Amino acid sequence: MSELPQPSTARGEATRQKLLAAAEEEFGERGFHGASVSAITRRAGVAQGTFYLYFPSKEDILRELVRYMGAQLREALSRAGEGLSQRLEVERAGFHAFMRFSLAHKNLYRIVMQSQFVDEAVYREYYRTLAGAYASGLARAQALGQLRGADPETLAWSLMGVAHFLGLRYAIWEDRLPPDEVMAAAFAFIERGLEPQEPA
Amino acid sequence: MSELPQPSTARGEATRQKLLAAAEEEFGERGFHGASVSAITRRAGVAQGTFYLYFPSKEDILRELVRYMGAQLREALSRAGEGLSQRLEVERAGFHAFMRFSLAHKNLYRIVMQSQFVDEAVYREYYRTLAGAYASGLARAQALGQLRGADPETLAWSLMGVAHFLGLRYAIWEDRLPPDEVMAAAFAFIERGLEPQEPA
Amino acid sequence: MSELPQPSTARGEATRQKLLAAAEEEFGERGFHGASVSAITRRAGVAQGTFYLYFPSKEDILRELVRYMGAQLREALSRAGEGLSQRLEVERAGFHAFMRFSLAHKNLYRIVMQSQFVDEAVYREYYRTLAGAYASGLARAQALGQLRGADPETLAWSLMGVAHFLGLRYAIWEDRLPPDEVMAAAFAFIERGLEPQEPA
Amino acid sequence: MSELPQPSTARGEATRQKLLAAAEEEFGERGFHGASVSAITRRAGVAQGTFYLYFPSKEDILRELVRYMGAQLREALSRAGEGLSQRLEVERAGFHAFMRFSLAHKNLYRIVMQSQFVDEAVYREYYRTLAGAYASGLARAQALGQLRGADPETLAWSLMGVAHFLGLRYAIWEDRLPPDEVMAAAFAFIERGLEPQEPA
DNA sequence: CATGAATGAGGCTTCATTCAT
DNA sequence: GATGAATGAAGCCTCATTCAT
Repeated sequence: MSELPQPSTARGEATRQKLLAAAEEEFGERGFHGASVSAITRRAGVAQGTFYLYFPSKEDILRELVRYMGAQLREALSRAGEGLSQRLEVERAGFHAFMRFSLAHKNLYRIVMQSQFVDEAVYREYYRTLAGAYASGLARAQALGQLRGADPETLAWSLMGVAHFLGLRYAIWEDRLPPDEVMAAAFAFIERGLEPQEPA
Repeated sequence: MSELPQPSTARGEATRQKLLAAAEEEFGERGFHGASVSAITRRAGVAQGTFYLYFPSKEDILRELVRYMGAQLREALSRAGEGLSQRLEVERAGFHAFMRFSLAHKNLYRIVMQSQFVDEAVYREYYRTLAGAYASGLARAQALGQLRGADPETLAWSLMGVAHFLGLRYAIWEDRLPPDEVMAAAFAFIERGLEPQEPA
Repeated sequence: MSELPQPSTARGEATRQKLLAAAEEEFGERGFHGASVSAITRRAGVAQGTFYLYFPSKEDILRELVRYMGAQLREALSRAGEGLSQRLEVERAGFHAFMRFSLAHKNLYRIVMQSQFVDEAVYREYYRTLAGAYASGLARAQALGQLRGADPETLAWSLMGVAHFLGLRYAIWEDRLPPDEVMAAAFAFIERGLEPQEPA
Repeated sequence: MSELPQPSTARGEATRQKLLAAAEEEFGERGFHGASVSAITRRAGVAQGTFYLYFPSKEDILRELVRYMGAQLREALSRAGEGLSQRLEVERAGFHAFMRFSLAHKNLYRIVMQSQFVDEAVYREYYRTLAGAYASGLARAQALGQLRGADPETLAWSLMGVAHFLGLRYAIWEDRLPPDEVMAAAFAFIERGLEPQEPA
């Protein structure tokens, strides 16, 4: 959809990846405004001008990173739920996967947060896409009678909120997975909120 | 605790307030980095130098605003729960109050989000303080048997997460209160998650 | 018509003048693109940022200079014709004044030429205004029977062309007034072209 | 005389021509500084590096274009006068030819103007050569008694000025030939200025 | 003959902050 | 208490040119 300059050679593609990796670290450590394009290229080991061979602007590389992270997260979550037939088990697995993901991608997490003030559209897109996928999973489970019949959109946003705040508090701030008791307490809360009136 | 210059006259206090109000709007509309001190002073109707008579730096006025918003929000929430004896009613009232507050203070909401990348300490302090107050309210209710006996800290963060995301989605992005069905669905979820096993 | 930042103090006005003078020299010597804002401010003896207190951009100071030169030239020309009752005498005086002006303002001459590629509108405005004033002078003289009855607009542009090229050739390129023979030859040509069929 | 690399193959010559044509358009549309080498090569449909196979620098291609235009114009003018025995008729034909040429080569016109600020030498050479050819034509006619006996150099520059300004005003700015009345008025002026005292 | 990735200097502009009045 | 001119560092981006393939 976007018209980013596209390298045509393998060497170009490698440079592009180095830039993306360098930007992820710089943005993560110093924030979007604190990171300079020159620091990014220095870290990537290329000249300043090279940056603009691959990205039209500093904002564009951020957007790219946000989209990339969204795709990664959705993939991690869907992988976590593979082969599970009970939705509550999918939820539990998803929560754990989310925490591991947050811990492993603290930089990208911060990048998503930052995008809010750089290009609100990608930020919204990030959450909307996530919520959409989430809600449709919930709706399917409701159809099977595995969950209570509440509005799946609302449930999706609520659950994202819970996961987000717990991830922030532990993975991002304290650099560790939430302790087991926390996960247990949170999940008990969620489970009760989701399960059908008459347990299956 | 604060090292800020304190105006001694009423005129000074008025100028200070004008600056705070102007900063709130500029930060809210353009973001911390997008807002310039000169735009703030222009909006406040004072000269550029005047800014530094009241705030040591641009970051400081942000911190002040974040603290101010935290206090306002906590007050709004505590007022919303006054006179209610059942905790679930307090929760419900708190949720509604939070949504109204978010809608009425969109700028301040954004300012809090921004503070994350300017001075992470105030940002954490904001949520820690809120969570602390929230958790102790929940703990009191648990002691009275009005809620399930789960870790109140974890519940507090989870509930903040739900409220935050719903507020973001509706109040901040769509500039309106969440529709009644959404509030109902969310609250049903919460209520089930919180209520004691054997209803009191 | 334009919204240039306006200094409110005498000190500010002085700085603005220093910048204008420095820009005139830099543009004249190195051309618009060869001149850097930093060279201008260095020459003016102020910091780089000061430039933008007075001019929104490098292009704006060029525009200002072009307009200034237009006004100066028109004034010089009108002064040269003061008190002369015969139009051909006015023409002769104007031609000499133009040459002296070009010689004295070589920088500004080049600036006008440059403006063509920076903001064609000011450039056109410069010549249109000049031509308009010139043509109305010619028309008045025609009404008095002092000149032939040809389209004054066309005559004005033609005469500007003659003056311009002679000014370029001598004043700008050779840094001197055109030799007397040249002025005489040129003026004989013009005179014959302008004078009424039956001499008054 | 020229130090430019000379292509030896037909394919090379074709590439060179594509570059020249592309540069003409880019310089004409965006100006010398606004046009980038990469835009030129893009328009020519070749890789960036290819440019430097044919031209040592961006300035060189401009010079080439200026010289080319000079030759074209002189040729157009001389062709216009072919077979005419009266100099005033040659002049008239030349004026019309000049206007047609300007209209058909607006880009090249602008390129010549630009060269003034890139390499003044070619620019002067352009006009000196033109003026030289022009003056010698006038001198020949004077020897035949077809024109007044004024300094032919001066007449040449004056006439170039008239043509230039009328061309600028109509062909370049308004993208059309000067209206007939304008041509008539201008030519009447010129004719009177040139013709011998006692018509031959 | 041609490619296109890479370079790195350099330019314009913004902006938080200082300071003389 | 207030002003507003001045500062100068720093950032984003462009572009002519080079070079390995």
